[in-house]
Amino acid sequence: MERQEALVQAAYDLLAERGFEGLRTRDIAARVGVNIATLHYYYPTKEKLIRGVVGYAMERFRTTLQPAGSPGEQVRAHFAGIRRLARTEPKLFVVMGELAMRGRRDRAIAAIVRDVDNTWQKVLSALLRQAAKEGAIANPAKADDLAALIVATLKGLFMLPTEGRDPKEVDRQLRALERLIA
Amino acid sequence: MERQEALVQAAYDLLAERGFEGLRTRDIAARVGVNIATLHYYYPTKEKLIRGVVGYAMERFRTTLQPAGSPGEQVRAHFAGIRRLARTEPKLFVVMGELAMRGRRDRAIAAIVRDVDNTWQKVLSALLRQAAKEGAIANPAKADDLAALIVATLKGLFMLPTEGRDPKEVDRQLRALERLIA
DNA sequence: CTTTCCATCAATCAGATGATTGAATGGTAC
DNA sequence: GTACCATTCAATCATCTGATTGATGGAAAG
Repeated sequence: MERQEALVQAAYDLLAERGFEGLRTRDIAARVGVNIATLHYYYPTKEKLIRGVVGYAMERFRTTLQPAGSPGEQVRAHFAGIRRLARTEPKLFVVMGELAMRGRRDRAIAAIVRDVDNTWQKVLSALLRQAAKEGAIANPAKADDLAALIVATLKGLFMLPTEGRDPKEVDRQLRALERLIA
Repeated sequence: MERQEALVQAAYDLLAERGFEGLRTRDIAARVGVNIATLHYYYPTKEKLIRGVVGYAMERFRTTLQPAGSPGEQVRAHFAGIRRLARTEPKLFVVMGELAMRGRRDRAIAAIVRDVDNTWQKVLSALLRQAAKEGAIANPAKADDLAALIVATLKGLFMLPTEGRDPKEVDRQLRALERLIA
């Protein structure tokens, strides 16, 4: 793997493990097996490297938003997709949580997070409208608000820590959500 | 105000402003107008001071969970209470978000956060059952799961950043939530 | 008045941390 | 072979950061 990618990947992993609070350039370089000066050769500042991580994480998440499956099942498929992603790439949600929190104090990151949020919400809103048209769910008076609500719920379920909890609980809660919508 | 309280209060404020990432003992002492050694006189370590902040924040939140209002309106009143709290004490939700994230790497904090979560969830679950009994809402098949879902939603709405967003959006989403439940 | 204890401060320490410097290494063009 | 460029490293810097030390002033106790 290219140095540049390897550094972003290592920073991504360490961010998931220790949060921004415990993210150290030395540790990132060490994980790649490289001198700190080499890290600074590719990324002049820690800040620039973090931007790289943001891009990597957001791109990764955005590509999973694309709807798939038979039309009437797409809402359900969307939930299933998120649940699967949480299982196969738990780091991604940890990093997204960290980025969301950091967005409070970093305008640039806030803008990126907001953008991904909006995309997510719009995708979901379109899915809801389509599902309603096909009678799969009740016609939501305000699909946009409902979609935003669902996004907030999924963020609460996956981006905030649930360690020490039975994973089946999350499953049950997701089913409760699907029941509410239908 | 007593030194000890003043230190916890300052740490709480600074935690809300800068997050764990930017929390410095020097700044805390300076905000109280006191020498660092004085801070360490009352709290031997930064960790101990943080425990103080955790207790302060959680107590503050727990006291707002107590149900109030006429029986059939309590669920709605609960939402209104949370919304009001978010308006009058935005710091509290920022701090709770920080604590939730830190809980991922700090077992002691994780246990406390989980405990408050469970309390919240149980209060809400009882309210839902009671509201159903009075016919105010449809009988929820699984009140516990529904309550946990609602808690996750409220956390997603209030503990994760929404800066740069129209506050009316949150209002609309809360109404959408009430509509779903009823 | 002297002793004792509490609270506070200035000064300082040791280790961590982001960043820089100058030299070595190896490959490519001429 | 020599000049040039990209890449990497060991060593070092300046600053930050949590924590400690020894001294000082004042109130309470005897």
